[in-house]
Amino acid sequence: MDYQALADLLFPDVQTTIEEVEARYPARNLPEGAKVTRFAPSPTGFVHFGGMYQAVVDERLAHQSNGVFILRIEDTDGQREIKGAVEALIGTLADYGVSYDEGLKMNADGSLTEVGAYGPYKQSQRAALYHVYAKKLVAEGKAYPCFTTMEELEEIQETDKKAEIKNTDWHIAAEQKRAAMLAGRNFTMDEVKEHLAKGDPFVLRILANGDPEKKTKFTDLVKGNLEVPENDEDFVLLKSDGIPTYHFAHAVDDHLMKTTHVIRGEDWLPSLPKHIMLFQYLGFKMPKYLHTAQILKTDENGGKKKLSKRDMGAKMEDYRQMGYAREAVWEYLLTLLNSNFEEWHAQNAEKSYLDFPFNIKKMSASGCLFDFTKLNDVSKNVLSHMTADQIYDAYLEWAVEFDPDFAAVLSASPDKAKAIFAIGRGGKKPRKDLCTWNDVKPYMSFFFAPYFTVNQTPLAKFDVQDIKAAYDAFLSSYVYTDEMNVWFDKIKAIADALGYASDMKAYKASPASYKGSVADISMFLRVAVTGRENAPDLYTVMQILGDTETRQRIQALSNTL
RNA sequence: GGCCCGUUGGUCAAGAGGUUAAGACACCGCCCUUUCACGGCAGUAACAGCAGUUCAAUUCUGCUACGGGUCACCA
Repeated sequence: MDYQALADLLFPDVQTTIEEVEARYPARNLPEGAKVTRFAPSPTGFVHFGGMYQAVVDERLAHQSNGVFILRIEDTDGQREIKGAVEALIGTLADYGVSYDEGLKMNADGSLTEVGAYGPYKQSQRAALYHVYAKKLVAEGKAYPCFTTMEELEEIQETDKKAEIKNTDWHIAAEQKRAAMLAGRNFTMDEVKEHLAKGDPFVLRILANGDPEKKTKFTDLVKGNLEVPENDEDFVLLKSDGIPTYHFAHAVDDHLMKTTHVIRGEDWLPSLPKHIMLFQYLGFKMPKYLHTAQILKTDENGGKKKLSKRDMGAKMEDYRQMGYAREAVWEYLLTLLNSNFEEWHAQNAEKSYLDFPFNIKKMSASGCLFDFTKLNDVSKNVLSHMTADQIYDAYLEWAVEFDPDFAAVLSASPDKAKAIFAIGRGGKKPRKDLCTWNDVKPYMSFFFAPYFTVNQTPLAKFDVQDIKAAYDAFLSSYVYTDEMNVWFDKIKAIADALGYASDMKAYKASPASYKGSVADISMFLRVAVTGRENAPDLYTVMQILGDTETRQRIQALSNTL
């Protein structure tokens, strides 16, 4: 077989030489140790939590080393592509502050521009590049056309599936499939010409010469030392439409873009033998690999399952739906990413995550369970450390979409809303009432007339006369401008007058000697003013509510008793 | 079924050939407290199993078990 002739036959249009292509993508001029990484999602419409995990690793590794972070769009599967997906993807990255240096960027008007000298950054636009290398492989006898159709393969695959289900004869079906795939290996030039003349579509397959019994050592930066078998599968390089498969695109793109570190999910590990072979065949230097562990969830049966896109929390946009602040998701992500982040953050509360010394060695090799309980804890901490202004802005941004009515109420009185958000905030030990934005309304809606209702249940076990008396006494002694301790002393006085203990220690020592305690009197007031038994500091609540409103609420409840 | 990866408390995890095997979340109890939310203190709880190497192994090696992944003209 004259391979050069075959190559010319298959790729008559390819005139560009390898040298010309290589010249167009020169080595990058980067400082010693700089890493070049890339996030290469396929535009299926959303960013997966696991994808974001990888993107953050990409970003940190590149920018921490003064390297380059590339966004490459893997749109080689036209069938799965979704309109607007690229824009959505870029938007999500921007939302979470993951910045990249090369690739498609969005302009203010929503249009896309390519940035960088190593493009195009969309694989669908790189067809000509792939074909140059494909032709080279054919010319060297390392790849060949295969005219076996998808239908023929699928037929065998059916048998294959049945064998899988019955768990028998697996290898027989597999052998058949292999034979069908390999048929093209033995074609003569005339047979190829014949097919071509008929216009038969073909795929380009690699000619694998590996022996899977032979293992080679391979070092993954996350997984450590691995043993990988040699590849003996004639996998597809170019599909019948001339578009490359992931494998081929990976080799060509990462070579030309000078990627130094490939970060991808561990589900790629089984195809590593293919990639090793490809890089060898093409004479490319292999990048370093980081195969990241999978994020799992607990399934109905208590087992572990891959977090799939149907699961809540799988898509980054889910978090917005659920009302989590971006910063919270961020931080949770970082805790999963590097086991020592939490500790570092606790000690460097004021610093940006950008200052965190991200370390590959601290990445876990084993998959972890997605833990909403932990996310919630992280989220509470994050929100508790934000200022009232920050909370106000972030909440409104969310609420405008998810609770426009309440958003309108808050934005009508920003000062009041901020004062409420400021309760118990700012100190060393801030309140942690808020976990998601959904908690905001139940937490503070009672401040606003349309949402204020009274639950009288807690009052039921007390003497109505005492309650009314407490209200009367409070109303006649309350002075809005009183300091907090003066205010509380007055409440204590009311307690004493009604036979309720003003001193909690005394009350606890002999509860039977009193009708109740100052805690109960406070509760009466709290129910009247907030409508419920539990609320933030009552004094502050009254201060924010104002003299008139406070009195009205107490009087109103008193009247109904 | 073949191949690959993984396995330290319920969860996330640190750790090193010799440790009382960290810490965080969750849980439990106590303290603080006018409620709530914080905060403080203590507690329950782990090296999957079996061999081998070694004076010594949870740490190194092998096997087994279990879990996960993968086996497309999808990425």
